Amino acid sequence: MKYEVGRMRIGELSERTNTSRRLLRYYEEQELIIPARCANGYRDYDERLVDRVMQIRGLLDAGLPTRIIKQILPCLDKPRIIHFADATPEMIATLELERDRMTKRIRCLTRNRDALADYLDAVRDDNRPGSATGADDSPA
DNA sequence: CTTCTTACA
DNA sequence: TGTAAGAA
Repeated sequence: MKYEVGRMRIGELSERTNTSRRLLRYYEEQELIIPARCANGYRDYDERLVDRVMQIRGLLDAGLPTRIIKQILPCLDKPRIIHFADATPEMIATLELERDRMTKRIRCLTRNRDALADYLDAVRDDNRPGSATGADDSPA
């Protein structure tokens, strides 16, 4: 069967989003994405899902659970105007919690990054040519 | 060769 | 998340 422009099978979406097919099917199972189906049963993805998947990965990487992402995903593509209308107090509360968790992760990451940076600096000084260790990888 | 589902590590 | 297996 033919594929019209802007539509693709799981293989292409996988390549274009650097996401395994397994994960794409998993996201679907979690209702994060809802691809159409072709007559042969193959998933038929819309071009726009490329960005969608990137968004999902970003949120997931930020530490948000899929269940929360499912709730706020529809807000990501709809016009902002309606956002204030369907913003339930519960959702706002959970999002604030997620925001705080993100802040905490950031602090943690910052610490570890700085620790690595310091270590790297120390290694450079200790491994600098002329330190008579004779263990550098300088090009011959 | 590609995708699909289900199930297990 | 990855991978295996069997069917389409």
